[in-house]
Amino acid sequence: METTWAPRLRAVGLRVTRPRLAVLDVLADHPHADADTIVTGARAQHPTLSPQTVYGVLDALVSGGLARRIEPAGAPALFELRVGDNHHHLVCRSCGAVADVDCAVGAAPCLSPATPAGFVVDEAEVVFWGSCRDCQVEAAAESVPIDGHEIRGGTRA
Amino acid sequence: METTWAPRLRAVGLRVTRPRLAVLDVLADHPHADADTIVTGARAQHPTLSPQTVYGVLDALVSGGLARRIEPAGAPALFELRVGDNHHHLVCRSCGAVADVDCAVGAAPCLSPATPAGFVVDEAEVVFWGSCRDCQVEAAAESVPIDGHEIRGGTRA
DNA sequence: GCCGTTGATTTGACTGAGTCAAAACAACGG
DNA sequence: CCGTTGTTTTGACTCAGTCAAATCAACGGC
Repeated sequence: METTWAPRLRAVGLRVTRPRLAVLDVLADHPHADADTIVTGARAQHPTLSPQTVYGVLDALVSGGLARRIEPAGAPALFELRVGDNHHHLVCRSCGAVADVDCAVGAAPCLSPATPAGFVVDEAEVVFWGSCRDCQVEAAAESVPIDGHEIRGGTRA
Repeated sequence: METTWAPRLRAVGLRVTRPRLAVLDVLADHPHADADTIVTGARAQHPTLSPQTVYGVLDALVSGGLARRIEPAGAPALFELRVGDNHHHLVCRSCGAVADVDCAVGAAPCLSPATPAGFVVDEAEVVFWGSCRDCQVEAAAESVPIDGHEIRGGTRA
């Protein structure tokens, strides 16, 4: 599995190094991993890996177009390998889970609104906020308290 | 102008306090202000105001539905008073300027894609990334260096 | 108009993600 | 195999935002 990445790194002018291969492997396993998850996961292959190195690797991958950085409001940045296919994201307000959505409308859903004053749009980013199945179940359970504890809405910060 | 806010605060069950009125006035003047801008601006009316108080005020306004928090990737959170009209944002990659866009598609642009596995969507957030007129001009100027200094792309972090 | 309750503000310390810079290191081309 | 040059490492640092306890003031009742 690891050897697959080498040519792709070289193709964008990046050297093939152990930290980079480790990070790519973690990303392949965790399609929406945050920096911390990546550090932890990559240490399985490279125990001395430091967080700063991972930031450097991720920067290199993003500039090389091998990875994409997504930053849902209120959460640390996530990274994914799916690039160049204009898909969007579904984020659960309760647990922070992220899922991919291929935009049903086409390549660029809303790229054509009347843009004010000469603004040139190069990307439309869409985030769908809601509740994943698991958290709906949990919220339903919490709203029927058993012993008089107060009811707490299912929405987290 | 200040007296306009009092009933709206009371309408959502919030007390009318000087910090809150000051913050609301700043938001009326700066439609997309970050916390720091708000602190600085509000001190014109209330010099002893602390950043933490502003965070508290903003939290209260957002929970009361009088303000909305937007968090463009890679920048501190911004706050705006336009709420409940499903508009979206245009962000300049170079200077961070934010402009409002009324979504041309309607109330909820892409709310109907095939959502995987029982995910319930309650909001679609759209951010258009690009370059504002001023930064296009600057970028054009920089790409024709006068005295041999290196050319730097117009994109900031 | 004054007082007490209760929510708001203040103060100060703290967290956590991410950045910066300099020195040691290793991948790749010759 | 060696040297160059891009990477990694180390460590200190910044900045936005959070938390908790104590003080303070808005509002409803008297």
